[in-house]
Amino acid sequence: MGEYMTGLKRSHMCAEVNEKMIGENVTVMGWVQRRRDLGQLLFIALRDRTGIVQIVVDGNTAEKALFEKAETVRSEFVLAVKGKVSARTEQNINENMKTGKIEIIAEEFRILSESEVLPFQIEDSVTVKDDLRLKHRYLDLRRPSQLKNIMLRHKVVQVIHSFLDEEGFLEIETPILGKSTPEGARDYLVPSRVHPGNFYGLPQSPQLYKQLLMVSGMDKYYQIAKCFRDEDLRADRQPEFTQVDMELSFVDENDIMDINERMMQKVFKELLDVDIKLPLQRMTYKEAMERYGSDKPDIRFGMELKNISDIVKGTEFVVFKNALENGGSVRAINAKGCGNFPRKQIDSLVEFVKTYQAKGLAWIVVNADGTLKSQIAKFFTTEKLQEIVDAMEAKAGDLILICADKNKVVFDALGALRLELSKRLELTKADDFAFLWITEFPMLEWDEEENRYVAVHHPFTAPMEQDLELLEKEPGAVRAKAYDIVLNGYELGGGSIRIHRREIQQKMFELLGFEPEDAQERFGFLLDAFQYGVPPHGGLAFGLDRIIMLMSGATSIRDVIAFPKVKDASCPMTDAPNVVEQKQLEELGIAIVKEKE
RNA sequence: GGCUCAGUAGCUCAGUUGGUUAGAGCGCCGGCCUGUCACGCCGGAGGUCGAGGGUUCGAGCCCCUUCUGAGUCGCCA
Repeated sequence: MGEYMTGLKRSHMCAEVNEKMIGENVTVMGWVQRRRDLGQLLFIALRDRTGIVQIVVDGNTAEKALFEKAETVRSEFVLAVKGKVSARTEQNINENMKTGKIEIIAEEFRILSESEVLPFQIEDSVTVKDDLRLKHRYLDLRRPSQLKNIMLRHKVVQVIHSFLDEEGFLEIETPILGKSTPEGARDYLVPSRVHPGNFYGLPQSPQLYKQLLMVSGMDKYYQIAKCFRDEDLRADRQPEFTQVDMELSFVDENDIMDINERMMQKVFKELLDVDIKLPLQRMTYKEAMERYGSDKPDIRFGMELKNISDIVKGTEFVVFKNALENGGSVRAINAKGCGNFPRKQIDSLVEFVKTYQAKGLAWIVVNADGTLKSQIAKFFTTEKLQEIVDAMEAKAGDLILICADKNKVVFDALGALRLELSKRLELTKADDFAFLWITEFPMLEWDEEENRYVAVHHPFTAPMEQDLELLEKEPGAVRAKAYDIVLNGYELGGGSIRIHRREIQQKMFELLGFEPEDAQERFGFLLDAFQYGVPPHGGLAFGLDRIIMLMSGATSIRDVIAFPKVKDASCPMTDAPNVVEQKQLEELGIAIVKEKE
């Protein structure tokens, strides 16, 4: 049971009340963070999204009814308090509070809403399990850290809007109910009632629409776009997520990278006061793989991969020999100063790389006296081992970790191992931001399962002109005009120059194994549009959630999304997805097939 | 689907080699307190040790099954 606020009007947010208002009357409204009851003197910390202000109710001077009402207050009650702003005496100033020099002496006091005892306390110092937090996400969002993330997100979006407006972009909305074009990630499907048996697909990105907008002559488009992918979740992946999506006409890769890095520079400067030096470092895909074993390298620390295939070529160790004979490689990283790792810890690294299909890990420890210790020592001469150590620039106390396999496995395993070591050794700081562009991605990748080439980026990405002739004879070697922006080991965004010529687009569909009718069926509207004058164009899409996650120091994008979903893509708060009524299904012409036990 | 970790009071956790009545901090309830600010002091309530089965004289602890959550691999054009 609560009182009405009739006759009261909020004059200030809680933390807006300051020393300049001393002597004035203010009205604040908010939640009870804490009540401190000293008998005949009550302190109430009142909170809203701006912060906390202290309310004082003095038993000696306040009306009896007011005091008695104030005594019944409990945590998270919602109050309206009218009172006089008063200076705190010197010894009562709280330096840790924005409003610590003042307090409000309550003169009118209403309980607008009472509260049950909460399932968890609204404090950042109390860690709460994810599922409980998300079941009561509306309470979780009251916690300062979560609130801070949501406010940061708002501000980042505002800066992006104003930046892109200044750069001449138009914000244009594209449909959520679109055409399902199964290629890449699974689509979420929405059944059509009017067309029983037909489905809309929710967009994985507004890709095709934004290209069509370029055909329309919109020139520069952007959208803060909700996107949907029906794939398994991760800490940095949600089934619905937000992209800052853009497309520009009459531009090349440099134009797009330029505009985006300036946008990031502005966002980081205005919101974190962090200076990002431009232009950002650029690295080809090939170099990133060779040096970091990853196309989204964290370059804040070293421990780079080195190819030691040539050194171990011709030696008898069968693991290395097999890898090299099968077209693979032998590569290593130098874990500086890890020579003192106990055997158990090294073993755990070996187990770690096995999750990436590596069969194992060879290691060499450089002892303090310069002698070497290795589980594969018996297969090598001392000179050979020393040659590896020299190549890795290893010093006393270092640990060399070697992986031999197909290139993909070696890169995956050592790339991940590098990150794992940085985590264990705490080599990076969350507030150190290392951006870079990865360029010259391969156009196509051979898919063993489907037995055909698939697009690394998407089928509309333009090949590099100097590689055009390779399209026929060596499709796997063709590089694309595609680029990713990477921050601290996360792919923040990616884009490309698109194919704007119909015949090359058709050629690409052919390479991807689409029959002409098939391509027409799926993407006919795009091919049709491409008959009528297409400007050269390209674009990029940022993962907004990931940007906010990294800016806020959060470890999961769940912490920067107001109502996120959990690992199995359900929502613990609303219990979505749910079973629907039979009548709804009948209208849609849908029958549910029960899974066989 | 695989692997790893976790599940003990409302919350966060401890719980020794399998041994008496399962503990702590915070929160909650009651009492006292006029300068607190993570107020303090006194008292109190609160437990299907995720669930089921087994071993044992005896299980929070050991074994099996299972559920839930997280991370990760696969997957994510």
